[in-house]
Amino acid sequence: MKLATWNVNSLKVRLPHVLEFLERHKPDALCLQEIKLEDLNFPVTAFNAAGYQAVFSGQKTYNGVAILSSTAAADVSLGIPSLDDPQKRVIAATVNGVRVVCVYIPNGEAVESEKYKYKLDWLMALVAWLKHELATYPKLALLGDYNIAPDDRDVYDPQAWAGKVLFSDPEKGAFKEIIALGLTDSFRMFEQAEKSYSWWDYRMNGFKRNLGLRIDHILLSAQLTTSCKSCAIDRDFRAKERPSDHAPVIVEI
DNA sequence: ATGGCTTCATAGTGAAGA
Repeated sequence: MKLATWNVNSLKVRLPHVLEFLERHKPDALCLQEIKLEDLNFPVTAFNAAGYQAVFSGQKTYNGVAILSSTAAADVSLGIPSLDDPQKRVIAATVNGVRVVCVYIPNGEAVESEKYKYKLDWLMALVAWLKHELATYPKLALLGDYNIAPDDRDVYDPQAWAGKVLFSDPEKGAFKEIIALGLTDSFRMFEQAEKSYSWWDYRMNGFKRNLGLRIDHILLSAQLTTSCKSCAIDRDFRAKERPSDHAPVIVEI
């Protein structure tokens, strides 16, 4: 079974890339973040024509998440139940017996900002909710844009990024709390090229110079790690014309 | 360089991303 995640930075703009991704990788499920569409504008027919069904939770201009799947998604849930959040950042569904949880974790802007506080509060609510989800669904995958680079290896210049948003200790601490629930970073289960990242700034030729961060992750519960075969980032989609600033991550379980 | 790009909402600029 193949699962994938991709922050597309506008599904309207990136639809051709997403369709190409589905054709190339044929994932059983693809989690999307930052679709930036209201639900009535979601391109359902385009995905149906490609052999995929879709469940989604969108809003105008910002945020928005979706799960595309080749078989029907069951028991769909939106948001974190304990959190009253108008921002559409979470959708979960069961696909082929696997609980697929798609998250767009807040960016945080800067450690001094109100948005950083929102991010940390949001992460605490996520951890509490995931604890329950794991008890209900032992076969669980948490996929998405975490907006956290968990380790020095995940940052092109860890000294320059020390203490900065996306790489601050409280954020890394929250990531470790998620791991402590019994999840494993599937990317690090396997040998990977040095300087592997999932996001590169549009500015300053970030991608060409490989000035990136690994902030998009696929974490797996114990029941899924035992059978996990591979995890990879597909940089080709970041190299295209008019790309998302994120590359997709794909896991085989 | 609170710069640098890209997208969206909007009709000239501003917010937000990471």
